[in-house]
Amino acid sequence: MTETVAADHLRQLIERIERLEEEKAALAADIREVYAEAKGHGFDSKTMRQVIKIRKMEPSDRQEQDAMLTLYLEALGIPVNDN
Amino acid sequence: MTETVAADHLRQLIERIERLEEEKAALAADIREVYAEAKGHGFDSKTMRQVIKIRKMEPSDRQEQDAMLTLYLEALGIPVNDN
Amino acid sequence: MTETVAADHLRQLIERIERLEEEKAALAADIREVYAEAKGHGFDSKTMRQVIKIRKMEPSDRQEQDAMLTLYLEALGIPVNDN
Amino acid sequence: MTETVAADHLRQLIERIERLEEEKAALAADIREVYAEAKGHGFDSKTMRQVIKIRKMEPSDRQEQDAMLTLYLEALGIPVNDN
DNA sequence: AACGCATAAGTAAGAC
DNA sequence: GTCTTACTTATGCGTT
Repeated sequence: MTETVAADHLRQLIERIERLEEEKAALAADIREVYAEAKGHGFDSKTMRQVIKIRKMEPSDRQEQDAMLTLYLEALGIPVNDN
Repeated sequence: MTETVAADHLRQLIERIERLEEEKAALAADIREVYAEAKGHGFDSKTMRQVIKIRKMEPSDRQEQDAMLTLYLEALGIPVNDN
Repeated sequence: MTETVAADHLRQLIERIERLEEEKAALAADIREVYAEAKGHGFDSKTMRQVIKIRKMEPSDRQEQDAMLTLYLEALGIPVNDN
Repeated sequence: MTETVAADHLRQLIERIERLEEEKAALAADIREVYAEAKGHGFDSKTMRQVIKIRKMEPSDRQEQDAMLTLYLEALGIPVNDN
């Protein structure tokens, strides 16, 4: 029947998604583990996350962002760290 | 030097996380694709997500949840669907 | 100077947003408090949130959603609670 | 009856939350508006958000954060902008 | 064990 | 109109 075909298709799609979600959850767990290990060695997770975010950005984009932020901060008289 | 050792360790941790994040992002993309395919066949993504959430729950937990929701809705005079 | 004008404008916009954000944060705190009070009286927060979500929906939309979910669950052979 | 008392109490709590949520949503809309206005005057929303986040932090916390980030970036050989 | 935090999912708005 | 991006909510995790 048509209903059965549709039901079977739905089931297949759902099961594919569930499998992928499981793998994704496993990776998330792995990532948490690495952060835990890093913490155990004295590294700061939050800073590591910032680093990772920065490494993901194109250098030019990052530069632009930084420049505009500096501009805005100076306009407001907020001291900008000369890192 | 100590700094070098720490730096190397940090780099290794960061790179491990980045690899895992990449794989995770790839899976997320795969999942999106399956939903898109499902949509193309006339299935509703939102409902599919609900189904997946329900399948993930323990039946007893789901039952409890449903019962409490019904209780609250009835207390407020909101008609409850007798599905 | 032009820069000053722009800087002043920027400052005004930023400060307006900050004021609004503060009020918003205060309301969020109030909401958390009400949930805490409710919990203290034996009510379940999660269920309350579901109720609030349902009350926000148009009855017809809610009906449709429910109907489609039931359809999908039945297609997969998952028993549907006759609430 | 006890049920009635509980039901009335529940209703009151729910309605209080709904009122607070409404006000919160209104503020969120106001904030969006200010950003839209800012954008209309040539300001960049994303950068403004960063500025607001920085202004919310304690200067000492911000300093610490920046210092640690610089440390990590240098350890990885990533050039740090001398803002 | 509960609390707050932080990530992740879902939703809604805005840009192209 | 789609598509991404940002906000909001929710869940789960680590912490106390």
